[in-house]
Amino acid sequence: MDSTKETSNTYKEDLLLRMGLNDNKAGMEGLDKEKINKIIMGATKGSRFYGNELKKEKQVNQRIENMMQQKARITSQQLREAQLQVDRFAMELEHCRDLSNTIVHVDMDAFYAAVEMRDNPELKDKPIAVGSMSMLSTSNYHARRFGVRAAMPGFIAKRLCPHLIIVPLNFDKYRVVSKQVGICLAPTSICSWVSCRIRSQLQMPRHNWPEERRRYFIKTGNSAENDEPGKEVNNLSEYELSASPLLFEDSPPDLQPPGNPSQVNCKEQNKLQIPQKSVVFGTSAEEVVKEIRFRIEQKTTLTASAGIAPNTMLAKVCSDKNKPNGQYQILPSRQAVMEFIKDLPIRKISGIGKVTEKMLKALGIITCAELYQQRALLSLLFSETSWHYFLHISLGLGSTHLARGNLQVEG
DNA sequence: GCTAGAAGGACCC
DNA sequence: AACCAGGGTCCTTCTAGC
Repeated sequence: MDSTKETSNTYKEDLLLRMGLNDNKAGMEGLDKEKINKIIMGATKGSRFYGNELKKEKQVNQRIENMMQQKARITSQQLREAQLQVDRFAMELEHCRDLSNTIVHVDMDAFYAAVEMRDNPELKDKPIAVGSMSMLSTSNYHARRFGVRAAMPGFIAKRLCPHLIIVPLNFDKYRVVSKQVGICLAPTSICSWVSCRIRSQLQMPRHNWPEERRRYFIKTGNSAENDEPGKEVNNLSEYELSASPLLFEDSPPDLQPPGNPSQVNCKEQNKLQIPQKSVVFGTSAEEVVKEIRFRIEQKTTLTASAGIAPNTMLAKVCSDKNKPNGQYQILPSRQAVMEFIKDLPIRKISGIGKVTEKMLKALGIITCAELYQQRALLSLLFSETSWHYFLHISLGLGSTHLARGNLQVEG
């Protein structure tokens, strides 16, 4: 085989991985990546940015080469010892596994773009992005179909989607909405964290309110003033009912759907319900989260997605699973966690970026199960902090508590 | 050699 | 026509001073 040719081919692939479309985002499945990458590379080639990326790519390749050399020097004796040590540690971690907390990760759908679409209905059915010609902060789902996404320069986005509308950033507006969302979270949780970018995690106590406190009267119209439970809101129309995901069914997580014994999976369709004037939410975690999302939508007319899991790491991954306007729960059992983790690509985990992804890929690791299989090797090749982190991930472990203190709104 | 602090990198949104 | 963020955390590596 022509080795020069092969090197240049892998090199090209490397660059595409670094500079090409990153479709690791909701709403970007099944795109014509090849076509999109061609346009991106055509627009970026020769720029200062391109030169810099080339340099960084070489550094990463060097790191990988060093790692592979180190790997080649490892003896089977060393590996056996490492295996014992790592497994001892894994057993300790397993012993301390805490499934008693319910962590919820709430994430607004295409937040900035959604706010702009809400405030300018003309944008509703058009591909839009928020930012400038030099940099985009986010895009709506129409635009994502063209490969337009956050952190992409606007001028490249325009090449991918010539009729893309770019709306300038309006932070003051997002701050206001972000505060409103915070208010929606507060009564159902013991603490939460809300940022301007709208991502928040909450830890839930058991939700044992009486039914009256869980009853909501459907609100209509744009004004979003009346969100107190139990207060009457008028003018219910079928239109508005269908525009809003209605969340009537009360299915506690222990009532599992057949065929999927360990997980409850729900992605609501905006189905037209029999007109009713009030909604009552149940007391299961799933229901509380539906309630939170309902409150957010009533208050802001924007949708949110959420993940429910026994720790923050998993909750975050879950929140992406049924995006937009959906939620997903991993039930608090070891089996459910391991089942979820098994085929999960490590890149989906917060903290594993493109460099770590590439280094681990060089060791044949793509999924969390593979990460677990290679645990002994990883302990010999990476720092203690890193391999501990990898081991936590591969066991589906994460932080089970959030920083104390009530609502923080960051701007 | 050791350590504290600075600098730099990876990653996140 | 030209145009590829900015602010944060956490970790690793470098370096100066002992």
